[in-house]
Amino acid sequence: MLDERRDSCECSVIHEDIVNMARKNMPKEEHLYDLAELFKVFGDTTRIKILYALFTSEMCVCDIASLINMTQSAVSHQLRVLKQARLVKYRKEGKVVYYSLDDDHIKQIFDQGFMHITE
Amino acid sequence: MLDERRDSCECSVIHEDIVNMARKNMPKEEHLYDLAELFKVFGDTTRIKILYALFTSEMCVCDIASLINMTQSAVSHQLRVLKQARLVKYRKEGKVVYYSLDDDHIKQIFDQGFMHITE
DNA sequence: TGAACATATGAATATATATTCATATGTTAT
DNA sequence: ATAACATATGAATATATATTCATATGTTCA
Repeated sequence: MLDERRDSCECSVIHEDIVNMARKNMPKEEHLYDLAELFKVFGDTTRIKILYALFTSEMCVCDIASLINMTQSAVSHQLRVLKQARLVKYRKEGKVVYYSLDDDHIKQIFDQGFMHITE
Repeated sequence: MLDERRDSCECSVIHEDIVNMARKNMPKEEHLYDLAELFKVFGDTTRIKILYALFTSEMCVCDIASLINMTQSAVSHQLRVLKQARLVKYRKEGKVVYYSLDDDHIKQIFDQGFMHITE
């Protein structure tokens, strides 16, 4: 009997045809990584709250901080993460910085997520 | 001039009307927490790969481990996380355990995520 | 010019979690 | 009964990251 053991898997392939098909359907490693990074950004209550706030309207850092009851610093740090993920954009008006959503898919992703947790 | 400073926010509310409106639209704390927990589960490459594998077909632990080139133990640990999040279910057939998807929204969430990262 | 203010940011700390390793559990076949 | 095997799991380690604290940057207004 063939020994299909691999380096990092101490058990053998049982259904080779299915594994091969799944391998074909698997997106590129790079895309999978980017997708995980995106969801990682959504995987934090503070950032979720910030994004929900921005569903209502563009908002400055102070207002967001007051709304979700977090320090200005914590909010600013998280806005940076959201900015890097291209989920929010900003505009400056004097010393006030207004943040707003930079993606149309967020709401739909959240809605789908809600369908899972409330079903 | 009013001092609107709060415990955990060292700056004042600038646009009270918008903050109030955003507060009304904000989902329950509990839901926001659950939503973040759900996305946290998606925020890991190994789990993303497992879920993509299961888009093709139900699959046993060994096959998944071989496919994504991870140890049986690591896969089993992550399957537990996915199970706890009610994203996968399983059936036993002798000593082999077959895992499959337990949610219809996952694919749509992933597709929306792809639209963000590839746009 | 300088005080007040909105925001950003680096460093440190605390906490969560992914993987590994060793081993346990439970099933099949001889 | 026992060997072989598929899977599960507890503990330990390593790593990522959220928040805090102190402070820097840049703007407005008196």
